[in-house]
Amino acid sequence: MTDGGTGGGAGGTRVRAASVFDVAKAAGVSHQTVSRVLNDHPSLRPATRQKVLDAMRALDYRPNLAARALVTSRSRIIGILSTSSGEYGPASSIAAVEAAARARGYSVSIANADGVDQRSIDEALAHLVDLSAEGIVVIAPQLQVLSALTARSFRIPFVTLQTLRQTDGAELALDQVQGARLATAHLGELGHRRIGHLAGAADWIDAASRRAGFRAELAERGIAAGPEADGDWSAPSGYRAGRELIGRGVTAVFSANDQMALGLLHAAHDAGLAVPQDLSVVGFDDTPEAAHYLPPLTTVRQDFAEAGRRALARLLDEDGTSPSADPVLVVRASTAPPPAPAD
Amino acid sequence: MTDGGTGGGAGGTRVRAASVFDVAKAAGVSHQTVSRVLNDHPSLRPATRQKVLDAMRALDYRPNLAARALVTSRSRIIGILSTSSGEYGPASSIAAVEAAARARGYSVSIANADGVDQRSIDEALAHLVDLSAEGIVVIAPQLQVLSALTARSFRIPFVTLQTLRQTDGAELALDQVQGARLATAHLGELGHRRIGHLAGAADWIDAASRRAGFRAELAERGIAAGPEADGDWSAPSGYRAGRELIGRGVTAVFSANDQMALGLLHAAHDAGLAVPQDLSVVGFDDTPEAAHYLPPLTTVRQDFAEAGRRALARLLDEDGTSPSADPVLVVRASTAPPPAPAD
DNA sequence: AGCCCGGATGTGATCGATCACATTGCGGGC
DNA sequence: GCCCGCAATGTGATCGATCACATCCGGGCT
Repeated sequence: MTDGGTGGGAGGTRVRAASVFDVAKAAGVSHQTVSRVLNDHPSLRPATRQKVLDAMRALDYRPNLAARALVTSRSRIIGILSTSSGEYGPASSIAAVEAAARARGYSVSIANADGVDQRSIDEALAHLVDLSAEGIVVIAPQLQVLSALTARSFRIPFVTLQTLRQTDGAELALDQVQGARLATAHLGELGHRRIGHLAGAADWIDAASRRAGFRAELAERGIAAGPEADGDWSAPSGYRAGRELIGRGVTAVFSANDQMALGLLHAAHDAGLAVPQDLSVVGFDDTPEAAHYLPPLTTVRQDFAEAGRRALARLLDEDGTSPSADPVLVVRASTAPPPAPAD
Repeated sequence: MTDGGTGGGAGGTRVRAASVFDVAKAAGVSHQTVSRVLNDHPSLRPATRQKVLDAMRALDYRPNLAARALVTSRSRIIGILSTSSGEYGPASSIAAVEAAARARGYSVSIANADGVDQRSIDEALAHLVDLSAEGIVVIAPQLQVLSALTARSFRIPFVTLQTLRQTDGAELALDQVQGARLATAHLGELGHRRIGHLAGAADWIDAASRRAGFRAELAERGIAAGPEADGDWSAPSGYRAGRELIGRGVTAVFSANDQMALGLLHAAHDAGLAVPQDLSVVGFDDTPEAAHYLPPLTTVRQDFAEAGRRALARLLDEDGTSPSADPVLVVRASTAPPPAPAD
């Protein structure tokens, strides 16, 4: 086993780590004064504070967070509830939340619900509750997660990622809708009239938002509703659903994420269609790989890290900053006017 | 702000959650008996245990982990030290570690070192120490991380992912080397004699292992050492370094991961080279997308989730199981014999 | 019958921090 | 010269669990 040092019997008999009392004794003050130093109490003579700080350093003192949590009943733990976090988006959001949390003195504990079933979601949630997490960031939210959060007597404040505001049960993910409209509008403006949609996993809020944006934009432009096929965010599902859409004779497809768009590119290639000459493709997310697909993918950029940061800020009531960054369309080489003049 | 319920004044005056004492009173036993139920003490009359369990249910009792950690001085927290965890591999390993840890009653706290610099690594590590994590899983290990772990009087046991055994400072990542050899051997057997290597980020252990495997296999086959170019694991870096390798006239490239291989495919395309006719490419990892690259990528499969599980098992001293799964080469469409007969 | 043993349960101390409240000392206003 | 008030510090209680040890009780052995 890989192990870091034994720390055997070097030195005296001390095994336990130093406590406030040890520091107090070393500094010649009371434990309470040590506590005051820890908590930046205003009325402390600078000389006293310094003595205590020196003693802390000498003893290599580290406050025991469990003891602190016990008496303050504040765990300083932020929970992250996530599903299938192998994906690029969720993973980078998690990292951003962690960084932001740590900067504010919080720890981050994760709980992955391995399945979409209510049981595993409840278990993950229960785990965070047991930790007495002070807040929960829900990454990659599915509808079931939301119902679990709102149902039961659930006391812990939470935020869901990429979601602006909760209006009594109705989650509005405005920027997702906007992004989808942007992508669809781009295809419309290129002259496409038969535009398909490759949707994300059925019960995901983001999938619903992007689909809604797609439909709304088509409707506003007076373009007939296009065929839709359901994927599960993965490239293989994009390949499968992409074949279906291609079979239905679309000239362009808006894919709900980049991975599925990749599968779609593959399917198009296998079907003998050239992208973008025969088929235009727009993705969503702008993963780091999207610029290197063949052809490089036109997609909607989404800043997952920023979303994570904003989510945490909102959770900790540091609201009031910029409402949300507008999504941006990144035009690359996977989109072009349709092959035949639009009918 | 998205918020889950206020929990205002519904019911009595109770605000604090139920403790062992509350449960004890409700069940008509002592707090110690409640504690015994919690800890599965053998000498407990079934009837008594049941009474206590009923009381727990009635009061919706949840043990306070901070209190428990305080007295037992066991935090039941596993720390994860990671860098740039937006990548597919690290992210899926984290998820696997979390699942395995939770199944054993542990929580998982993450700490991302945002940079490669020693400071940010130390900070992340210090954070896990403050949490009094009982063990640390190092994901995506860089050399600096290892030195930080072995240096200082570091008492917390740790394991590094995809690393089999630590023999006094020398980390051996056998399966990584094996995988790289596998990939290189495949190219050699196809008849390639000018094989390049697209290496991962310089200070990563995995990058070193794969490079070592590449060189070792070439040497064993009596093939001249091929050109090597350094990337940073990302697709853009693969594009850049790939151009360089192409310029140096290789007929095949072994890329240290799939994302860089994608960049390489892109570079080859831009250079007018057909893959695999003019250039063969082998990746590493077998990300879910690799099967849908154009052409589908030949790569070395690596089970990140299994690696995460094994790492945790090792950390918790459940050693002795299967030493490690051998890496598997997945042959797809990005490799073929070299264009001209090998000289 | 008396004794001892161990199963079943209770009592008080403890972990390491903060909180609530008490105490000291010094300076200024009247 | 006295007293008030506030800055600076100390004392004891507390959070909610486990640990160490004490107690009670019934049954088998001699």
